[in-house]
This record gives sequence, C-alpha cells and structure tokens, in this order.
Amino acid sequence: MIKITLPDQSVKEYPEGVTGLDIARDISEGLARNVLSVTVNGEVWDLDRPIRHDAPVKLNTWDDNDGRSTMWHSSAHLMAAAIEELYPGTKFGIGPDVENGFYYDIDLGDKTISSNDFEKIEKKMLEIARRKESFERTEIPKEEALDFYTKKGDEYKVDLISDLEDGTISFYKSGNFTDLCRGPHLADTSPIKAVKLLSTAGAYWRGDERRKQLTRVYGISFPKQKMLQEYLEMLEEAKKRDHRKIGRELELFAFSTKVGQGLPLWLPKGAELRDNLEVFLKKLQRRAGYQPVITPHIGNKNLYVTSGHYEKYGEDSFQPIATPSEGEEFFLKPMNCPHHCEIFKHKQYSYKDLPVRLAEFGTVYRYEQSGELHGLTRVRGFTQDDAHIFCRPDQVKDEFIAVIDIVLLIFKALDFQDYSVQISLRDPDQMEKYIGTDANWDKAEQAIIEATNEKGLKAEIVKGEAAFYGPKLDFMVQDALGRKWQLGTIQVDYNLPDRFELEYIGSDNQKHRPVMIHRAPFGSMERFVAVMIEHCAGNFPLWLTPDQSIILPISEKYEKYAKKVLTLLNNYEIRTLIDDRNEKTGKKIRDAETRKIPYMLIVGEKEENDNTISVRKHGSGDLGTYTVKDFVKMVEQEIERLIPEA
RNA sequence: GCCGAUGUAGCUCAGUUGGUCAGAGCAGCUGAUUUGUAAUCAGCUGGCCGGGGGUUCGAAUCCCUCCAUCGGCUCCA
Repeated sequence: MIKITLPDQSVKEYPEGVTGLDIARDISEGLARNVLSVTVNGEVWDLDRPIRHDAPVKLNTWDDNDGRSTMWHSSAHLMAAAIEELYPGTKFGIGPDVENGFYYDIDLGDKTISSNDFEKIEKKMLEIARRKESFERTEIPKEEALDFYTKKGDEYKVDLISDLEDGTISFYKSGNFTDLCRGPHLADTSPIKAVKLLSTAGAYWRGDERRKQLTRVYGISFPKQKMLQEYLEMLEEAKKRDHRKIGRELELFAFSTKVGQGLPLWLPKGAELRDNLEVFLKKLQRRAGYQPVITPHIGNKNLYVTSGHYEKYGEDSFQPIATPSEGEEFFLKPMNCPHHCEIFKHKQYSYKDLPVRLAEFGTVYRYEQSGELHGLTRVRGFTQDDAHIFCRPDQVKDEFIAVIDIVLLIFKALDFQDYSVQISLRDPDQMEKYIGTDANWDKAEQAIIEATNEKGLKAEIVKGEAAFYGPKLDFMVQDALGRKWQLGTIQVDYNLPDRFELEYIGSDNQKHRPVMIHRAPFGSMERFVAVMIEHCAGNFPLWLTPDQSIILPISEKYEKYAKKVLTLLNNYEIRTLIDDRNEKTGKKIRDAETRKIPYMLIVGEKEENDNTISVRKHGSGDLGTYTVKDFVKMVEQEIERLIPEA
C-alpha cells in the first residue's frame, strides 16, 4: 500500500500502482467524469499512469490550470490529427498548450490554410473527439524514433529528437495520429466538447528567423459548448477596450499615412490627458530631488559609438542625417542616456553632490520593424519619462528603492492593480550580447535583486531580458487581450559611466566612477496611455481625464446661467465643457455618456432659480441637486482619494 | 522584415455569380422645434470603392504590384 496525500492534507491508502483515475473514482463518480489529469509530486501525469510511491496528489479538472493545460495540449494533438486527415503529407513541428488554448506549427508544403478552412478542421476535430480515441503512451528507443521520422520525411521531428537526450522517447497515439510528445494527455478525446480555431500566423521554426517559417494555427477548446460561447463573448468585450478604438472614439490620438506609420499624432484631448500625467510626475520628481534637463532630438553618431548603441542598434535606427558640408553624421536620438551623460560631464561633481538626478520627457525615434507596429504600444517615435541618476556605489540601493516607490505611487494614483514585476538578467548562454565586465554585471544584478527583496516585491527572474548595458527591473502589464507589455523600467548600469568616463571627486580627493540608474516609471507616454486606456476602458481617473464635467443647459434660455456655472468651475480648476447645442437633454446626456465625461451638470429653470446644479455621474446616473461649491468639494475629495499628495 | 487576412463617405457597415452598385445609419451642415436624466423632426453636403497597372464591350467585384491596417512570428536600447 502507498500513502496518497490529497490537497486538503487528508491521507488515503491505495495499492501500489493505483492511477489518478482510480483515485478520482474512489472519491466520487462526478470527479471521475471531470478529471483531466493528475499532478503527482508537483508533476502533471496521465490519468492511467500507475503511482508507485507515497506522494501528494492533486486531481486536475477544468478549474485547475494544469487541467486546462492537459485539455489544450491534447486538443493540439487532436487538431494535428484532423489536419493530417484533411491535408495528407503535412509535416508537424511543435504543438503546445498556451495561456489561452493551444497551437500547432505545421508545414503544409505548397498548400495554405486560412480562416476559411477553420470550420472544416473544427468539424473534423469534433468528429474525432466523439470517437473517444484514447491517448496511448508508448516509449521507444531514440534511434528507432529517428528512424521512424526520417522515413516519414518529417524533418522537424527529426530535428527535435536529435536534440533530446539518448534513451527512450515517449510517443502518444490517438486514433491514426501518433506524435512525439512528453505528455501528459487526457485519457481520451471525449472531454473535448467544443473547439474553435482562432487564427493562423507564420512562425519561424524554433523561433529562428533564419529558418523556415511554418504555419501556426491557434485554437482553443472547452469541455462545454456554452463555455466556448462565453469565451467568444469575452473576446468581443475585450475588443471594445482596444485603445486604438477608444483612442479614435474619444479623439485622443490618430495616425496619418502622410506623416508616416508608427508616428502618433496626439489630438487635443489626448494631449490634455498626457500632459496631466506629465505634470503629475514632474511634481513627484521635483519633490524627489530630480532636476529637469532638455536635450536635442538628434545626436552625433560618435555619441552612440561611445555608448555602444551604434554597434548594437545602428542597423535598427533610422538612417543617419549627414550635414551637407562637413558630412558629419547625426542620428535621430534613440535614447536619452548618452545626452544625459554629457550633461553630467559638463561640470565637476563632488561626492557630496551625488546623487545627481537628471530628468527629461525625452522623445526618441527607433526604426521598429513595420510588422511590429501596434497602435500606441509599439511606435517609431515616442516620449520616455526618462531620468538618469548618477550616484556613488553606496547609494545605489537607496536610490533604486526610491525609484520603486515612485513607480508604485503612480500605479496607485491610477488605480492600477494588475501588474507584474520582472527582474531581467543576462542570458548566461549569450554573453557576447552584453558589454562590460562580469564583476560589474554581478554588482548590478545583485543591487536589483536586493532592492526588490527589500521592497517585498514578488518578482519573476527572467534571464536574457537585460539591456545590453545592464540588468533591469521591469513592470509589466497586460492589455485587454492579455498581451504583455513592459511599462516602467529601472536599470542599474556600471557600463556607460565607464564608456563615457564619468567621474566625481571622492572624499579622498581622488576621481571615482559613479553608477548610473536609468529609470522611466511610465516607460513611454504612448504605451502607458495605451495600456491605461485598455485597463479603464476609457473611463479615466477623475484627476486625469481631459474633461471632468460638462454643463447641459435644458434649453437656450438657461445658457446664461450655464456660462456663469462654467466660469465658477473654471475658477476652481475643474475642466468643464458646455453643451449648448440645440438638442434635447436626453440627447446631450447620451452624448456625454458616450464621451465618458465623469460628471454631467444639468441646469434649467429650477437650478437657475435655486442657484444649483443637477449632477449626474457617468455610468451611475442622477446624484441629485448640488450647489457649485458642494460639487467642487465632492470632486476634490474624489481626486484626493487617489492622489492625496497632489 | 516574414506568414496570413483585410482595405467601400469622418465612423460603423450593405453592395449576390463583373452589367443603373456607388448605398444605409451615425457624425457634419441648414432649417423647424425651446427641449428635464442615454437618440426631436425634415432637408442637404460627403466617396476616383487604399494607390498604380492589367484582363474585359464593361471592374468596388477578376489578376498583378505597391501602400496601409489587423492577427501572429522575429525584434524591442
């Protein structure tokens, strides 16, 4: 007998060789029907795999991440089986489960698959699923597996197997489809009740753009048809939050093909919004001892040769601008740090002067690949809320922590709760990508890890995501469709100070090298605004929103009073509009609601006589009658809740 | 940059197999109406159907090409 510990810590005894499915059956018939896979000792297993030793065991259903993963992974196989039946001769790459569904990378030879073919494939998948094909695991020696796929002419599988360790390799067979696979899988295909193929895409084999591009087919599956419906509805809802759509509707920003792709135009409302963010951060920074600086939009090529950006990104920049007579080359500034280094060098600093914190809303230009451009989140010209802190080595940690505090304060002021923190370190396998010495990198990485721990931030460590000159602490958020974007970033850099030969005079009267912290709490104004739009669906926090209230006179007769109210509110610095169109009140309200203006102030005969306003709140309706003063007080309190320091 | 899809008025979309197919709603403009918590009525103005080339008696519709957008891949200082 072996001891099985269930998640509720209860311990049950079973004969050695008991399976996940046996345990599920023992607990309840319902569970046995719904269980998808089993986690044994933290590892996800097939339901029919015998358990031979005492172990903690968790039975995974649709409600568990591991259960869904199993379902989706098996669905990828199911899709491959369907494609193999419909498109004989297709070669298969990899087909994993992902966060929302699964995909399979396939090589169709000279055929193509597009969304027109999805229905046919979905049908075939369901047809196979209904046959209740079991997923059978077999293990065969590596040589035999290589032989099998070499004969089949499937170079991708041969490639994959060649990279595996010697020994036995596992395969899963369901119906006529056999696939190289580590597993685990569903017991059979029957739990897959609803499938939907979502999109196709080109994907380079093994993620390497020098290799062949395969066709990637994305899909998702569910144990119930209704869940699929709900998922599709959720996707529709998410699309309504798309910042490109809301940006157009609320007249925040636009693009013009005549200006150029990836070059955003901030419309008046968007500019107001962005300016409010900038003013807010400037205020915080002044308090935190930052000094504003301003630098030009271009810089001599040599500046970037010194920094290393030229070697690293010269090819990915806009072509240099040459002066007509001297032939000197200038780059559109892709980064602010070299300019700020030159500002630091402009004067001799004592150790007592440090840290020096130079801040600039610096607009930079990068030649992003055309296929990468995406609304405001990925553009070719954008403004960083950049600053560079030049400090002594003993100040790095405190400075770093102070920057984290600024980032967290901003997130709080914006009611931003869903973010994750990532420590981006070097890729130990690709050290040639980075400049500087190991010793400096170690110091920098250590500083970030320590500061992050000290702040109690739960950060994920990701190797290979560092900048070429130093490691980073990145604040990541997801957009409406779950795509991850980097917003705020804080970077420790021992390398650029070396390259620019930055110095300060220490208490020993000797020259010393400062450490640089690069930081941008918003990251880029463009991307930050984009993500913020998607998070709040265009319903911005009151302190930030371009128009805070709109006065709606019932008719022309009350326009004079409306203007009086407008003047009063302007005096209180409440950004207010007036809708004096010849429209009925219902129409004005409808339009103001659509424009997501937080407060509608209705004025008519009653209000004029009582010297009041009738207040309606966006999204919630009539709040009743207020004096202007009380309304102002309410607005101020609402703002105070988010930014008490303002 | 690569793969695939899409591209009709400012916006959202109709336009069947190429033959009055250049349309609708919203927005905009005019006028009437003087309006009380999510759409007052009427009239009017908007388009070289993304650009260019081709096939055809005839192209929004078919083909080629370029551009842009969307979904991915790769990249992201």
